[in-house]
Amino acid sequence: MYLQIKMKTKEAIITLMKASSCVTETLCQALKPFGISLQQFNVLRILRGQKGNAANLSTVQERMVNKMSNTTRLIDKLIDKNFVKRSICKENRRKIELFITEKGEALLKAIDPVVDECQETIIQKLEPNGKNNLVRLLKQLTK
Amino acid sequence: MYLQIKMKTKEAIITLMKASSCVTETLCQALKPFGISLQQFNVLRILRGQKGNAANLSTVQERMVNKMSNTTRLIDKLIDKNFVKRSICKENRRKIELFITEKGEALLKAIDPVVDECQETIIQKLEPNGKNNLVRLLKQLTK
DNA sequence: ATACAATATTTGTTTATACAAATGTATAAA
DNA sequence: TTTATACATTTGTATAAACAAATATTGTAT
Repeated sequence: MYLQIKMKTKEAIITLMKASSCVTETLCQALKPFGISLQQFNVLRILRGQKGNAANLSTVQERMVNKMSNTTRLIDKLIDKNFVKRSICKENRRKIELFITEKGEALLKAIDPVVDECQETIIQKLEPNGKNNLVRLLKQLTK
Repeated sequence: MYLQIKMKTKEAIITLMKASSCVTETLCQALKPFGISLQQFNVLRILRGQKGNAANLSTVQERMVNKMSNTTRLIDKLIDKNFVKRSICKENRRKIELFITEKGEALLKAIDPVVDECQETIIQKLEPNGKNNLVRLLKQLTK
């Protein structure tokens, strides 16, 4: 009785991991031709979301899906490729200001339809109204 | 209209990633005191599931949650710690046979209650019958 | 037998990640 | 004004991952 509840719990956890791993895998493959990692792509999208306003490193970190310990070096790579610009905040010289460049915007514009279609393909597999139910349930897990 | 459908799709994907990342993070923390990674833990559980029978490397790879390119070195680490034994298959010398050791079984016995509780805590946050619905929906994504 | 392809695992190398400690800057207290 | 504390980011280092190429073994066709 208790054992069965436990088993359902295990199944739920493992199914979640597998689904996420499967989606990540698919997205990474889709991004490969663009020479950018999923993490880098997400950071670029965060910067685009700023609509011209600067984002601090700490802000980016907070909004990342996978909080990682070394966002500096991840952004270094985006700067090397000229997708991101970095400058020191004048009001508080401890902070840095991050912007997406035009080249970065152009890259996202090229990637968007590919990723969008990829995501649609994945989510289409859900039963009718599955999307809303899934979102509701998943959100319960993270609070 | 179409835009809204797209947004829901994006939300579903991001929510899935976040939930999974959150669960992984929690599990990794729980495993830390035991000096073993989540991947290593999963491999150990696969080997325990063999109930004395050998598992080949390729079998282990197939069953892993995150298919990774280098299971050899992951298992090397488990062997270094004496949690796993490796030998060459006599029938087919290309294959290797993997077994969990007694020390490995003992480790899992110590870890099990910790991870179980951890998983229960996570899943308890779901609405009534959420567990079954979540599993059903997530499974739709991976096929 | 001999050569060739298929299978199973390992190794080399490059890149990414985690974690702790270090650096530089701002704020507050003595 | 010095000292201490908090904050924001960076760097050092050890470990892990991705990917391709290499090795070893088996099966199969000539």
